[in-house]
Amino acid sequence: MKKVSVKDIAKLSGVSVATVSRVINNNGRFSEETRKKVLQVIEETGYEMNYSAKTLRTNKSYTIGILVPDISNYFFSDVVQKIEYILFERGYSTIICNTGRNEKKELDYLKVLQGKGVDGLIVISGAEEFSFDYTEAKKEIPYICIDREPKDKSQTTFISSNHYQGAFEATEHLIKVGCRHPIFAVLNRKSTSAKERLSGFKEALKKNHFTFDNSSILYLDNPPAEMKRQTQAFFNNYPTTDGILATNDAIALELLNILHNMQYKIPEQIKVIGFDDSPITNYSTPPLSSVQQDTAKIAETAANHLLYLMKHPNETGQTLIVPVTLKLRQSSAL
Amino acid sequence: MKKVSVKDIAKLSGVSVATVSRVINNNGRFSEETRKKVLQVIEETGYEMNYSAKTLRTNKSYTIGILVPDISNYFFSDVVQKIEYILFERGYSTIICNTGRNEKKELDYLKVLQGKGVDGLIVISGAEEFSFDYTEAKKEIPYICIDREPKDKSQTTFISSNHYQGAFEATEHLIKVGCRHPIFAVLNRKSTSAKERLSGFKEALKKNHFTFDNSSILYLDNPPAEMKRQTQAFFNNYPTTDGILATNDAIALELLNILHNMQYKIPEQIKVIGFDDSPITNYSTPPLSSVQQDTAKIAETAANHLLYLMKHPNETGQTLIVPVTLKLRQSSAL
DNA sequence: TTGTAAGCGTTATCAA
DNA sequence: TTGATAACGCTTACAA
Repeated sequence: MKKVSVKDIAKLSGVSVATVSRVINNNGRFSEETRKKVLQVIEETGYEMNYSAKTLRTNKSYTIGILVPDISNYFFSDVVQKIEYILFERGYSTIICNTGRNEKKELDYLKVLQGKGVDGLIVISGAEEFSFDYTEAKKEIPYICIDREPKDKSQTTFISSNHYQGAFEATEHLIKVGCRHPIFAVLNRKSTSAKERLSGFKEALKKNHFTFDNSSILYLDNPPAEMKRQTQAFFNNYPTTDGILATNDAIALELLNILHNMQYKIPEQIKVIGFDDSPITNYSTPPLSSVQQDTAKIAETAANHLLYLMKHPNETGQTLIVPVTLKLRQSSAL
Repeated sequence: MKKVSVKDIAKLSGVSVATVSRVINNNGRFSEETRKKVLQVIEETGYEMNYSAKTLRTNKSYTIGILVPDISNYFFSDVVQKIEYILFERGYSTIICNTGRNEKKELDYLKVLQGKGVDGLIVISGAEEFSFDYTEAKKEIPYICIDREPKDKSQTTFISSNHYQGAFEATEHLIKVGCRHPIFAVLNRKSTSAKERLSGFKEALKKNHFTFDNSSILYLDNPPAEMKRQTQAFFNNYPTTDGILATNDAIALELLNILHNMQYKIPEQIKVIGFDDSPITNYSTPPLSSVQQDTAKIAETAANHLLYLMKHPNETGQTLIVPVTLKLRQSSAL
């Protein structure tokens, strides 16, 4: 089955290719009659636009690239899915690139995306070690960063949840329900957002006249067995620990399991709060309190702002902070 | 910053565009000397291939489309991620399309992907109501189906977990650990795979001389509140139910919660097994037994087979079944 | 209101 | 071993 092109449409409807193009793009002027005729032929033949040709000619691909560390992570997949949805409604397709937190792969993707002529880029998170420096990769594709502080903020728009606020509120909550030695549990591989969360935690401690020192932060590493070892060692050293703010739900759940095995009662002896409010929080025992990020708002902001940036390339440099909500469940109850 | 093209490379290295193209694609013949020179210039200028032009010319896009119902579902995201990884290694980028189980959106995506000239298509699952009939959408893009039985198997390759085997084994396990009235819990919106699972369940019942009737199957609907109502009604009617095979982990977990609220003890009074073996199974109380699908194998098979199909368009019609593994945890313990 | 034709960056054919 | 050039399907001045 041969592909049908504008040329065929032109021939079949007895007009020129230029007219066909105008009709398709609702450009220039043409009579109602020809419009009808052309559209009818298009319908009949099942014509499909060849986007490569269009892109080549117009330098617009109607394609957006998304760089994301790990799509099986709930927060990421949720945001990506929502962005994709919005962009599709606006006529853009999305190439989702799973970088697996691998810098080389990220750079490779960047090259490909560039070659495909993406109109814009959304970069989500990533480890702090290689903060995104897209300018080095030259070419001027507008891009926005979610949750990853770019090296040069002036070249982009930075969108982030208010991690600071979330951690601050969560910590104050722990204190309010009676924790005397709340700690912050975080992966050694720290992201921009984890740093913000840590500083919210610290600030809440300070405001409530608690001291922050080695006994206030538990560093963890994957795999779970290693986490277990680290957690046990920590509780050996600091047995008065009675509250944990974890840097994400996955860690919080792992800790729930570990602590349960160590015979601690949650929330009676130790209260736990996670981050992200993933669906699993409802199914753990006890159900996990968590700081909910407003993924819908983040996605919407990101998509709209990128589209805007594509029209106004110079209006970069903004930072947009999206509020979070503390979802209380049993794991931090009195 | 102007984009550099083959023409520029040609000029700078003192050869023709044809030669540059040959070097880039390692095509035709050229002297070692020119090769070096050209590659050097490419390196220096940071030249990036314009894929739109290449695609337009060659009719190959090095892009694969993936149609997936819901990327925030663990099984789907896991498979997609793995496919994407393999394809990228082979030089293909992937456009992931979230259809949200919406037929119209799926058709729209199909059009766009066609327009972008994707070289192949991977279609994952979907509700049974609109079994994929890509042939109707004409054009002959090779495609393979995962977990979704296509209308016309002869046009594609069908890859699926052995849902039948998984359900069969899980059911036999329930019986072995003492269940006298095991049931199958399933969403009303049934997929191809759910049907297979149901038939494995039935067969295991039969083999063990249990009868299958209305009391053997619990139909559920979202949202959770509705599920709760349905479950309570079911247990009212059939109070001797003592084992559940759920059609996926999400439902199993919801049931765990509902049954817990109804004061049932799991696994003492009722044993539960899920499907997919998502990470959450470790964090529920009790930890959830589940049938694990071999996502790595599925992804690998799908990617390799699609690439193969792209070279040998006529060798369709195969069905590839991937074995599953029953992961036992406490929710179905004696 | 419509048509002609140039040109986007590649690859491929043919000739040199 | 190389170079000139047509062609891929589309948009867009410019002409008519």
